[in-house]
Amino acid sequence: MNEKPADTKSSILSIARNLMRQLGYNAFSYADIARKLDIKNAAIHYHYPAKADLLADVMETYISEYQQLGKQLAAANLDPCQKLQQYIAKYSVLTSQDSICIIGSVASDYNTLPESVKAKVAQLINLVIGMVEKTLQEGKEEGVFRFPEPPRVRALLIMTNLAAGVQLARISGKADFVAIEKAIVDQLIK
Amino acid sequence: MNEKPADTKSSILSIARNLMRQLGYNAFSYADIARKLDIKNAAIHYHYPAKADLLADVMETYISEYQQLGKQLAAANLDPCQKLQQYIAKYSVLTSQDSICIIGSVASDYNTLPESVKAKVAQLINLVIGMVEKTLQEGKEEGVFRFPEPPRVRALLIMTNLAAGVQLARISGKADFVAIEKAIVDQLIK
DNA sequence: TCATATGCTTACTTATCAGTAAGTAAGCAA
DNA sequence: TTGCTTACTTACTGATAAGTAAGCATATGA
Repeated sequence: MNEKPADTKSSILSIARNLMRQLGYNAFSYADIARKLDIKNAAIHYHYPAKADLLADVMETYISEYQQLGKQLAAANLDPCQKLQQYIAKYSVLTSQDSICIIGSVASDYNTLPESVKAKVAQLINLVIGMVEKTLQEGKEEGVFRFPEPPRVRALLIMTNLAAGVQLARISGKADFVAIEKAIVDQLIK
Repeated sequence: MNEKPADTKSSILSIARNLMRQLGYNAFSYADIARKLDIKNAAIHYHYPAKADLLADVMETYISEYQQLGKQLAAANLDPCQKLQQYIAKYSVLTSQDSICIIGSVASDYNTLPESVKAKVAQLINLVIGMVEKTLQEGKEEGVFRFPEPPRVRALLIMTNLAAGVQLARISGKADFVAIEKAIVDQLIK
């Protein structure tokens, strides 16, 4: 049991997610995916007629993933600090995978993305900003967090630290990311 | 007077700089540059045989630009706050140019860069980290800045705020960047 | 004035890209 | 068993990528 169904379409999607974060939108091709799955290029076009369709689906998986994380965090009654740690943890794993976060990936390729995808990018970003903002707000009200800016601005500060932090970590090493990670929390609870 | 020499090689370099920040390494081609200068593709290969050579030269212009900024800031006896503002200003202009910073551009494309260029990327990043760190250190010693982390870590926090801030600004608008910019300074001098 | 170097253009190659058209094997549904 | 669908493969297309080789005009300098 626990066998991977190895459904082709979801395998394509999963590989595309990884390639997006490792190489970026303009640096991976259908051939890369086909090679890994040992299928033909055209098989991918069967599931995703255009590359824009594939990217749109990738974005949608991230949107629902973050929506799920939101509900999950709301259900489990974690304190705001633990919630933030869960969010930070998602970035921490990236540094071990030679990857950057999806938001950073699409943001730096933004001018080259198909128009149909740009809206989904904005949707994902607003979703994540909202989540972080809400957690910060909660923490402030409970007296766990202390910060002078509006929660949204502090959310932007933290998100930019993490997004560019993983980009930096690929070059200068994981230690820099760990230091950033620690400083984010220390700033909030001091 | 003040006529642009319109030297082809430096025009190529200048256009490549802009395309790198607007589109990224994998999304611009020699054809894009040739079109803008109304010359042929092969003319660019005459000056830069391989795309890696062009990118290497782009990186070197940024390295010497930041070295010059460093000397300039050291010569003019500005206070640390003004020095930091000058650095931040370099990012602020990017938001009006549909561009991200060169460091963010090469960082997110890092896995796809030619090996010969990766070293120069690291060199540029270390140079900028060092500059910001030094300014923060000065400010702390003079009592202008107040922050608990080691100066290098605070430099990383500020740089990541700015690098990802301009990436974000392309999507969610300049206002978010302005808020980040303000928060960076407020955090330091409060 | 002849030779050589510079800065291109013309004309190409090879490789890869996204995408398509046609065909097929296997399965399911009536 | 017939007809239709799913999930592909084979075999392309046209466009574009980086890169090259050879030629040619202009300027420079001996």
